[in-house]
Amino acid sequence: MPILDIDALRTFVSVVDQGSFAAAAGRVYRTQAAVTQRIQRLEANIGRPLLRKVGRAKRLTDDGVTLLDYARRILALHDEACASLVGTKVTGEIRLGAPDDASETILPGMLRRFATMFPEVRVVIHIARSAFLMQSLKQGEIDMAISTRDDPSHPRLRLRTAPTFWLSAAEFKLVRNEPVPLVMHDEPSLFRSIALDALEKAHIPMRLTHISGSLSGIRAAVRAGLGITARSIETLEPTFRVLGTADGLPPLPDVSLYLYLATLNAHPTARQLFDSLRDSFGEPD
DNA sequence: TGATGCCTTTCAGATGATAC
DNA sequence: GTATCATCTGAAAGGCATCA
Repeated sequence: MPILDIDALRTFVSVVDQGSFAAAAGRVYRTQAAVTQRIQRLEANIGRPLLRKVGRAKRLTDDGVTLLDYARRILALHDEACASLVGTKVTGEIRLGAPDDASETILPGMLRRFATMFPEVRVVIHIARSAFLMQSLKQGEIDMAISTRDDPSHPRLRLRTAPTFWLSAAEFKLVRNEPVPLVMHDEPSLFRSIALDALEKAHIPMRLTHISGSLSGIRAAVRAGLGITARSIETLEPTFRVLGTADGLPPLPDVSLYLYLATLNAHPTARQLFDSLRDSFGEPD
């Protein structure tokens, strides 16, 4: 049975997260050649390919997808163990902002991680849209924010990058040659911009049938079969389905989720927490 | 279509850890 | 102290995408 090396797993996860060996090399403080060799050794150790070439890019094989899930959990547990042994005691209260989508997906895992690493820190959670969270962050109203906004002016670390999908109710059918009915957030909204931009570039007519200020409102309208929306895969429900090019819709770009630290009035506890997370996630970008 | 740049892979040599 | 092994770096070569 192969024994998985922590450094090799971290390199593997970095390659997947960064999308290239060169970028991953910077994350793991090794040269590009060393990253190639680590991945090759990992694949040789397991006896199966984890990545396959698609042009210049890399794609995960089925085994790669399986290992990635385990690798993330192994690394998280490893980092928690290290933090616990190092024993840096962090106390206090931090105000953490998160968008609707993240509150149901990435946030629970992050809160669990916070609680394990820093059991004495009290977290006050603010749920709001990414754009509004960034405003609150700028004004020092919250200490940290999970956001899809790309704002390099604040210290940040990338939590993950995920594809964006067209989603509709299972029974919903797009009518060819008629404007695509859209269910979207009101402005400002990254997913709205992405969707409208993609449709415009593809010269596909559309109409905004329902606009909501909340994710639950969008879900309700999509569930009712009133239109389609563009969101990350976490928004997918059992009663939804994913639409794509076969339905005449253009592909959508990936969206990154960042954790930001306020530059104004950030509580020292938040800074400690952010630094600890940065150490376990890698350098901010 | 060729030039260019970026990225990955391969190779040779260096270095450090371990076993004897 | 020496041999062996694992892993690293840096250089070179080749593949692929982009652009004029």
